[in-house]
Amino acid sequence: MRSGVPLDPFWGGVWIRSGAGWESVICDRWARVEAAPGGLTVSWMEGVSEALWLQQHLAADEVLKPILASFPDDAPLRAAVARCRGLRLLRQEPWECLASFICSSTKQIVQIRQIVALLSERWGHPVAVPPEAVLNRAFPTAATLVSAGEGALRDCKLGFRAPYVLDAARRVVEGRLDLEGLARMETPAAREALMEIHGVGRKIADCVLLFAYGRQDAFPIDVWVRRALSQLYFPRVHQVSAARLESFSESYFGPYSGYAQQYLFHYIRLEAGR
DNA sequence: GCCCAGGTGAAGC
DNA sequence: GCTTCACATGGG
Repeated sequence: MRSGVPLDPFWGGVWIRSGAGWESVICDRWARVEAAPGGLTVSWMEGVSEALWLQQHLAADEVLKPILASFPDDAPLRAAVARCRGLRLLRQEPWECLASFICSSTKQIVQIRQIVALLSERWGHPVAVPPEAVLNRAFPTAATLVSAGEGALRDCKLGFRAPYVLDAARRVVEGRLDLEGLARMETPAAREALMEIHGVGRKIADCVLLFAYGRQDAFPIDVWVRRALSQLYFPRVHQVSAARLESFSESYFGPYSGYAQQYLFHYIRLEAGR
């Protein structure tokens, strides 16, 4: 998020280029962010002096130094930290995060963004924006998506994921899934609750736990992280089993393993040349 | 055309 | 239990 990572620094929600910076709609509010010497310059609509919601989303108060210092001192993480200087985990809205990651299965990241953008354009509620803004709608609420229906979701290119998002939305609307309550639950119990949703397995549940709730004991293993762990930590093993990667990830990376996951994820993608 | 993508659930041994 | 496969859709 600092100047060391000039390309595509924002991974939660929809961010688009705006001059030298980026714009997005965060927590139902329009925002613009631009890298500046020693930090970020942010602009928003409200006439107040502080944008706590935005600071919180960007995890601006999180101090990286002790987090990075807690990583195991090994070559892969040293390289990843050097390559992704300033990278930090966003604190995303639970519902948007959950719905977005349900849309993520066997989709490329650009396509996931496209789906989220489509859902917002068609079904999101309008927010106050300045004249130059391009984005002007929030991510749709669960209730809106329930009333929109499966066909509408398929029209937004969700494909077979449409009923999955609908199931999640219904659970939220009917109170069978308490997204605020998850924050007060132990990680394993919260994970179980998320995995009751049709279309949410271990990986998506862990993404929500890490990216929306900041659970450092959630370590989502997707194709990229599997690639990273296999290549960097088990280079001589032909095919590392999922069970082995899971137990390794649980024991090796320390108290900020979620952060380590993020650094490895972005590092291996950068190395892959994209 | 073919393979793969920030996976998951169901069906098959 | 573990392995295989379908699922929509688009990019390389």
